Amino acid sequence: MSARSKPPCPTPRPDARTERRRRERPPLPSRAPFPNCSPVTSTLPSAEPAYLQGLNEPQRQAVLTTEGPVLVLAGAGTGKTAALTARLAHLVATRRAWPSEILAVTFTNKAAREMKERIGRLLGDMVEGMPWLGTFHAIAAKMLRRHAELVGLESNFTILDTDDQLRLLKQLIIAAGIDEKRWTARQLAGIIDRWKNRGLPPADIDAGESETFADGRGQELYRAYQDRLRAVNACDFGDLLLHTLTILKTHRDVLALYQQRFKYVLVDEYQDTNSSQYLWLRLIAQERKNICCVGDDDQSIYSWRGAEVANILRFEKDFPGAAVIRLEQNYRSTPHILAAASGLIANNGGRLGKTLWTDVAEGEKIRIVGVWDGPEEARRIGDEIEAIQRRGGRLEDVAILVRAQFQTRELEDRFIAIGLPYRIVGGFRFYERAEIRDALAYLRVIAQPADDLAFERIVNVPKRGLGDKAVAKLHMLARAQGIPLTLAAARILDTDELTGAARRSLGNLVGDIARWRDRLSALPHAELARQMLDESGYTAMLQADRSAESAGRLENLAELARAMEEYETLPAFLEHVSLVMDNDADRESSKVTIMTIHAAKGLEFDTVFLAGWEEGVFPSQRALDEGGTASLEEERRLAYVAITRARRQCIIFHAANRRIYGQWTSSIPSRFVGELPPANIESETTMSGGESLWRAQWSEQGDPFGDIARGTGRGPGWQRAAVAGNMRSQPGRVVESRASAVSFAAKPRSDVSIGARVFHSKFGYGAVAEIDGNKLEIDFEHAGRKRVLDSFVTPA
DNA sequence: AGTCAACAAATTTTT
DNA sequence: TTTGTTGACT
Repeated sequence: MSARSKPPCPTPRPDARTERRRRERPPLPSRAPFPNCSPVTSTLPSAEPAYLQGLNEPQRQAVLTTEGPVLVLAGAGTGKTAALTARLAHLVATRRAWPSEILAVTFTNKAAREMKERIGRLLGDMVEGMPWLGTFHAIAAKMLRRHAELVGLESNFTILDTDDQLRLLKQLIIAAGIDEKRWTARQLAGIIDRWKNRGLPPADIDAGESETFADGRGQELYRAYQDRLRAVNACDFGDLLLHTLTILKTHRDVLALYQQRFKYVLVDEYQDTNSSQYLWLRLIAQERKNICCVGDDDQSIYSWRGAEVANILRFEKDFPGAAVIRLEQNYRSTPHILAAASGLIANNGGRLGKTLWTDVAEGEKIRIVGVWDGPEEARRIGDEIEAIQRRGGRLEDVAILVRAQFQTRELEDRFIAIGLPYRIVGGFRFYERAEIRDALAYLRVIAQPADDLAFERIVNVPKRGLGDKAVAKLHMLARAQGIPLTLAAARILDTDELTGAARRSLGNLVGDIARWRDRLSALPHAELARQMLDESGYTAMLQADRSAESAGRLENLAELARAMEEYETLPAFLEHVSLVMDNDADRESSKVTIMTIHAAKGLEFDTVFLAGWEEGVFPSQRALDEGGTASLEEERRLAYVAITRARRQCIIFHAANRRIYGQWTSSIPSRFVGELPPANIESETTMSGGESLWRAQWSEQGDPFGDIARGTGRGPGWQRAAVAGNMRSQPGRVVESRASAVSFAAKPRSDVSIGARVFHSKFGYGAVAEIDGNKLEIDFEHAGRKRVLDSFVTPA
């Protein structure tokens, strides 16, 4: 618990948690009696149950208002999770429901895990008996496995990820004779996903909707896709919800079953629910109406993923008589930070409205720093962080938040150069890496005979000389006989379709698969996985690969096998992988965190740097060009989320020039900067000459880069933004910068050349692969290829 | 069948 | 700028 916050700090410090995530354990056959906390209405009336201690009044209401619909509007940092957990504990402790009679849904595994941990602390081992606490998808999958046959699936269906999904869609597009460059699989995936988010099965797609893809063939392809999924006994993420919804709608008995079972329903992050989740919840809750939704309309940042803010806005209409409880006391940030965030978000319309307050001491104003260009921004942030370190601050309490991933590169370059430990959150997850997905495909092939997609993935990995031609033949046979590819592979060997090398290696593969399937029952599956990787030649393939990454890949595979050991069965492991994929990023060592604002939701840091607050970057160009007010407001909510991550200090940067996709572009400060209340901010600029000159940079005449930026293929949006730029305020006080900031190109040094062996204090020894001015590309013996500044290496 | 060069595209991404 | 994908070539 943070020592800084006022007494009851209900929000944990996620970044401080270093304990390793608990793996799932086999459920305890615990017939343990009731928890070790006393019910509210106990024989000792004065003894307040532990779970209520330290909660403020509205939080208590959120816990104690158990009957009927409840909407809890929980602003950023107001102790939402504490209240939610206490509510669960209360329901159980007062015997209103058994743990198994409560449905509690979250969006992320992280949230689910956190809730499990916290409730475990309150209730002891009873959590093992909370089978229905989980993400929407995990719970839907669980229900679906019980009733799979009602939608034409078997209960051991595979859950496809985006990769498989795209490959399948691409096949279908080509099969339909559609130009797959004009109409890409990615687009179609997006459209289908949106339909599924809205709860629409193929039959419900009307002509207008269908029009969105390939001149009206959207519906046809959607249907073909669903048929194909069913044929390979698979689901995508959207299906988990959509199928469950279909079952609940068409089978009254099943619906009644769940309506009976779930005496209480609890929903976290309600502002992020999409229509199909909403319909699903409404069906289940409509009988007893004991539904409690917790959310914050100001933190709705996933509408592009189908989330409907409208769901939270109309809660009171859907559930008449709903109690609305506002959590407004903030335990996280200083008044300046809160006021700035509130002032900003006030520019949005259609809000439910909240007034966050805090009783912590004043603190510092938000600083707005204007710099010349991206590299200078990175340099300044690096300097500031080093200053924090010198003051005794800890790196894990610092985060740099960006709008988009591409902004991380400059920061990374700089941090490497000055040797500042950092960690980038997001990007590739463990289970999305190619080698892991390959290994999983091998496992799927043996565990799920109908999984054609897995077979296709591994049939020629490692290279076996089984190319498109051979696979096409397999497909033909499989389609003709209506059998899975693995079976078709076995049968085709009885024919003369394949000859020579192809025939031989397919024969080997078929033999291997049969052998592996046999061993499945005899061997621990982790051991089997290791054998498969060896015998298939996959390990050998990586060993032969001398690129910088291959060693890491082999390690990843070893880690995968190790992870498997923690699961009872192979299917259990595969389920975990598809639904609970998360990366155990190393939180151990002290590092600053670089991540997108989206990824930062729900986290908090002492000091937060917000980089790239420029029109076109944040708000993003896309949001400006399309989507109108709605998407601009979403960007603003994003800005709100960003600011409210900060506990003590928030520093916002904007640069006058930035290189985007290799093009230098001049930019003006984000409109969001101008929307911050002047009283809560302090502006400074590193441009010599002060604000007037700074402002001159925004106009085309004064912009030395103007001619470069002009007509370089940036969309009209850039010019529009430049004209419409409404830096409407004279922000607070202007502090002249002491250091001149304009960057001059450093002279490249002459004592290193390509091929030279050099030493870097962080990455060790390596060979220079490329020289770009004063930047070097170096193949390090252990760290792989990195870009570093030449001044940080010494000839070895 | 596999490799290399030319070419386009390029937010955010809880599951 | 980088990344991934495609199409021609060996």
